[in-house]
Parts: sequence; C-alpha cells; structure tokens
Amino acid sequence: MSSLVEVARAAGVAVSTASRVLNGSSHPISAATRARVIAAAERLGYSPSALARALVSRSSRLLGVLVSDIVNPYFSVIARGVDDVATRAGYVTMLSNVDRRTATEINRLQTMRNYRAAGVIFAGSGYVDDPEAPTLVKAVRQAQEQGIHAVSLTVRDLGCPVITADSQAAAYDITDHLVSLGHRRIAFIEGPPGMIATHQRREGFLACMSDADLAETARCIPGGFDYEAGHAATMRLIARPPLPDAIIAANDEAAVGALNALRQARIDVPGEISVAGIDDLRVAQFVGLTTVSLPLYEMGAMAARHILDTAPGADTGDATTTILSHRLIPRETTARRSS
Amino acid sequence: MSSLVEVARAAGVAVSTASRVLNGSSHPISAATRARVIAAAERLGYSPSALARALVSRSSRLLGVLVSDIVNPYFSVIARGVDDVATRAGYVTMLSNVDRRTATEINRLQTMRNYRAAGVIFAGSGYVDDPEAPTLVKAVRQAQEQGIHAVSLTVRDLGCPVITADSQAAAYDITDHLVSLGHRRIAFIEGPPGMIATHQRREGFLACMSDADLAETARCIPGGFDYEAGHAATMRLIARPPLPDAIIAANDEAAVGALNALRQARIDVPGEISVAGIDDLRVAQFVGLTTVSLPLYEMGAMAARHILDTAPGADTGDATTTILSHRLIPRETTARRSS
DNA sequence: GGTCGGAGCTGCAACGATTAGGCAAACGTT
DNA sequence: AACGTTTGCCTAATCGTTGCAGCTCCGACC
Repeated sequence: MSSLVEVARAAGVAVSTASRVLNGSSHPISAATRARVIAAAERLGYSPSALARALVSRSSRLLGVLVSDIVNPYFSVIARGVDDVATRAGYVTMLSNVDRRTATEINRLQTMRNYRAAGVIFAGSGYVDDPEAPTLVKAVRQAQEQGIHAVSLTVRDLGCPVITADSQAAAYDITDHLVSLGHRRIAFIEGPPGMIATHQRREGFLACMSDADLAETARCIPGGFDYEAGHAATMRLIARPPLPDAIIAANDEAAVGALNALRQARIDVPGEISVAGIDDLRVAQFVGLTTVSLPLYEMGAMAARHILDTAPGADTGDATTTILSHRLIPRETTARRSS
Repeated sequence: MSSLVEVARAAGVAVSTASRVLNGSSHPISAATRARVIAAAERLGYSPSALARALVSRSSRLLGVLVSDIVNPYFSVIARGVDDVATRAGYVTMLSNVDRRTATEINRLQTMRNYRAAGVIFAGSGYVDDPEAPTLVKAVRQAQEQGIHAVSLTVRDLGCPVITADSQAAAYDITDHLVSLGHRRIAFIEGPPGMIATHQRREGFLACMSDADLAETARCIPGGFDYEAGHAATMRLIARPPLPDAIIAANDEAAVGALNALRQARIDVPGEISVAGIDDLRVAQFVGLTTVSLPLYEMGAMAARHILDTAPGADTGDATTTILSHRLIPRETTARRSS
C-alpha cells in the first residue's frame, strides 16, 4: 500500500511527476504541483521502496559485514565503525555472525550477494590450510565480478583488499615492552589453534624473543581468545613451575582470565609477574591491563569508506594491503623487574 | 550480469522453466533439463536477486534492529539473539546504532520501512517526557499499517508489543539480596538522567528499601550506565562519609567503575562494602560481581521469532507485554554483614 | 504571424524475478 | 491410430521506481 502510483493518483499527476517531486530531479516542476504531491505523500504516509529503487538504480545501498560473533567486543567495535560510515552515507548495514565457520561465511556472503550489497566486509580471521578456503575465495571472486566489493580486515588470501592492523607487529611490540622492562622468561598464551591470527601473534612474540636472544626462555602454551582459555592456560602455567616473569596473552580477554587465575593463586601482579594483552578492549581499561591498542574502529570505518568511495565498476585494487598503526598502552599489570 | 534470463538462455530453456528448477515448484521437470539449468546457473555464478524477489513476493526477508550502541555488550547480546533467529529463518539482520537519540531512531525506522523490513526491533530505552516520542509513535503506527511488525524490548509506549525483562523487579531483587545479607545503608548509583530504564531501576531499588523499612537510609546518587559514571559517583560517595554498607549500580559497567574507585581508595570489597550491579554482562563474571542476570539474548531471539512467526497481515497484538524472568547471580563482591 | 524554446507534464520501457494459463511437442500405451 | 501423460515453451501481468522521449501549451522574438 501507498506506492508512488497511489501518491500520484491522489495528487492527480503522473507517476513520473510524483517521482521527480519526491526525490528532487533537475526537471522543473511548478510549485503548485510540487506542493500537491508532497501533501499527498504526507497524507498517505508514503514510504519509497528501497527495494524497487535498488532494482532500477542498480544500487541497493546495503553494506554487509561478517563477524565471528558480535558479542565479542573486538567485532562490535569494528561493526560500529562500519555502521557509522554506512549510515552517514545513507547506507544500511547488514550484519551476520559466522561463528568462525568458513562454510557459514560462504553462505552469508552468497546471501549478501543476493541482496546486491555494495560490499562485504570480512572481519573474522581465517584458518591456515582451511579446506574450504578455495570455495570462499571463489565466492569472493564471483561477487567481485558482479561489482560487489570485498574487504578483509585480517591478512587472509581472499583476493580482496586488506585493511588491517599488524597483529604480528603488535605482538612484537608488547613483547619488546616487557623485555625492555627487564623480563626474561616470558610465556605466551596462544589463541585458538589453526587460526591465522593465532599464528601471527605467536610469530610476533617469538620474533621479538629471538631478536632479544631470549628464544630459549620463550614459552608458548595453547590457549584461546576467551576468558576461560586464558584462565585455564595460566592455571597450567602455575601448576608447572617455574613461573615465568611475565605472561602475554593472545588477546585481552584471555589476559583477564590469566589475571584472575593469578589472583586466585595469590600471585601478585605486577609484583611477581607482569601480564599483558593485545587489542585494548574496554575491559583492559577496567582491569588496568597493559596492552596494545588496535585500530578496530578505524579498520571498520575505513573498510566501509573504501567500499562506498570506490565506484561499483572500478577495479577493486585486489592486491593492496593497508596497515593501520597500533599503539602500546602501558597500564598497571606490568612493572619493571630488576634482574 | 547473470540474471535468470541469462541462465535460461545458457541452458537453452525458457525463463519460467529455469525459475521452476531453481526454486523447486510443483511443476514437473525432467532430470535432464533440471541438470542443464543447474549446470548453467553454476557456470554463470548465478545469484538470484533478493531485491527483485522481494518486490514480487512482497517479503524482503530483512529484519531490522535498532540499538543504542552495538559496542555496548547489553545490546550486542540482544543483537546476537535477533540475528541467530533471523539467520535460521533465512532472514538477514539490518543493524542500526541510534546513540539514544529519538530523532535518529525515527530516521532509521523510516529507512528500514523503506526496505520493507519484516519487522523492526527497538532495543534501546526511551526517555520520560520525550518531546519527540509522539513522532516516533506515529512512525511506528505507519509502519505497522504497512505490515511491518514492531517490537520493543523495553517498557515504552510505542504502540507495539513489548518483550522485556522486568528491570524494576531486577533492581528490587538485587536490593533485597543485599538487605537480606544484613546491609542497611545502601546507595544506588542511578543511570543517565531522563531515561525510562533509569527511572525503573531506581524505583525498584526504592520500593525494596521502603518495603524493608530502610527508606531513610536509602541514598540515590546520579550516575550513568558507563564505567566513568560509576567511578565518579563512587568517588563522590567516598568523599562524603559515612560510606554506605553497600552500593548498587544501575548496571554492571557502572558497578565495575565503582569497584575500581573503591579499590583505589583502599576500601575492601566485600569486607567493608558490598557492590552489586544489574545485567550480568560478561565483565561481571570477570570481576566476580554480584548482579542480576537479564535474559537479553532471549529477548532478542523472542522478538525476532515473534516478528517472523506472526503473519505479515495479522494483528500485531499491540497491547501485549511479555516479561522474561531474570535471575540473581551472587558472586564475590557481596558478603553477609553482621550488624 | 509563424516558429522557436522552454516550462511542465505524461507515457513507456526497463530493472529481475515470479506465477499462471494456454498450448505444443514427444512419448508410451492400448 | 487414438489417447493420455509428461514436459517444456511462450505470453502476459505484477511488484515500485526511474529516466528518457515526447507532447502540449504559452510567451517571445524576428
């Protein structure tokens, strides 16, 4: 109900005239007609169909973002960056949670393709040696050929531009910070097995330890990106002495888990041991966690901007990788250690 | 590119045949033709236009959710509930951040109306005596007349069904818990001024205090829903002795702020003072905060289900209010007090 | 006074998909 | 050979919007 046709009829004008009034074309319209159309639209509660408009204009003004889990603050900050840019440009954000499953990612990408999204932003990290990766890459290519932009927010071979922070450098920097504070035996709690992000952060840690000639005292233990994993990993660390000088968790949430495990074991932080994370989520501020701030909001915002600014037909510039800078945030969970 | 027409041409069949193959009509199709069409669709990377389909089927399979800020875990949990149900039903979630601004809320509602969303979920709380409320209510009514369902997740006079937790009862219950632990002088850190949610939670607190004959020792101080507000309010509390026996913050994040202010002032929790929050966000678990668990995920999920299950034309059942139950979660920031 | 030009409006095709009805082959059966 | 059934074609309409081509006035200019 209340289509343009009805507005036109109510105003006693042709459909095309109503159309031109309601979205200001350059075509001249008399003030009287204009007023009549506007009044009719108002009276009927006219709502222009973005669907029909999208069909003819070949632009849906829809923007897709694929996150692992929007409840995870890492992703919600990204989503916020995306949505702010999208909204300001008159676009609407389509959100999908893919729970780190490549198959779901493929499925949701296809769906967003069906909606003729202007672009799709991949916020989640991929897996090393993912058997489904080729299928995803193919789906991305098909979408691109159709004029749908794809942007990945993590280093990942999707055949699309990457806008990201340097996870590896972030891990390197936080490690370097601990080293420069005098820590020697540093343990690294890894992310979930198989993820590219896990790999990168561990490599950053190991590279720094190696550069500092501390490769022997570097210790990597399996963990995860959540509180429970950080907690459990730290418990294991405590159970098998000697305790390291410092613990770096693969992300902030795991670091908070580590912090709590240490507190429960009555091990003083940062007196006996320093703890650091990566991401600088809001919770890091709450618990005074030393961490590395990743430009998550900017990543989302810039990805959205890239999609909206690049002409639909234009070359997506497949190979480009943009690295946004991170920043060390020293707080209270790390302290200098006199060796 | 790659419309149904092209698939049909590539397969050497009529468009209607291709259509029937690709979305299984009752019309009989030979296996050979079917295979040929599917192969052609596959080869061309055919992606059925959800836009065109929505236009003719009069169902966009789009579901809108309006949150204040997706970064706020309160809302991201709701959004997750919505998206899970939507995705399972083959719908796509449209997300918008409205930053607690009614004007933006109206604007985004109109936009989702333009996209012919099956429904729009209002997750944010409104304001008391909001001058823009009537405009919003009118917009909601127009949307409903158009067959778009609206659901509010907070008690709010939008003229649409409400699916919510009883904020006031939650506040009452957490207060009662503290009272039953022996606390007498309890301070309540309020939410942001003017919000309906703020009002409800304060009323719950006051009602319980009154019921316990503790109205005189009840103390309400202005605060907010964020860490900084909780921190600042607690600082003010500390600056003006006597310190209460317990602090209840309007939500968990403010409670964490309170916790940190107390720690900085070297006031032992729960030894000298108990602290509690409301919401049971993930951070509450991290810091061992006693709180009330609100069924946020279920609210989102149930709202989405309501929208998808109710026939587009059917009566929305405007007046109904569904209350989902909350649950007290005692943790380590509250303790019995011998008086 | 005829033509030009522009203002102001109309009508039509197109976007991509769905659906229904009518019809025509091809095929097997009797 | 007559018959029914299967299978697929074609045509037309529909959804709501847009943009283009064209039409009709009317005043102005030479």
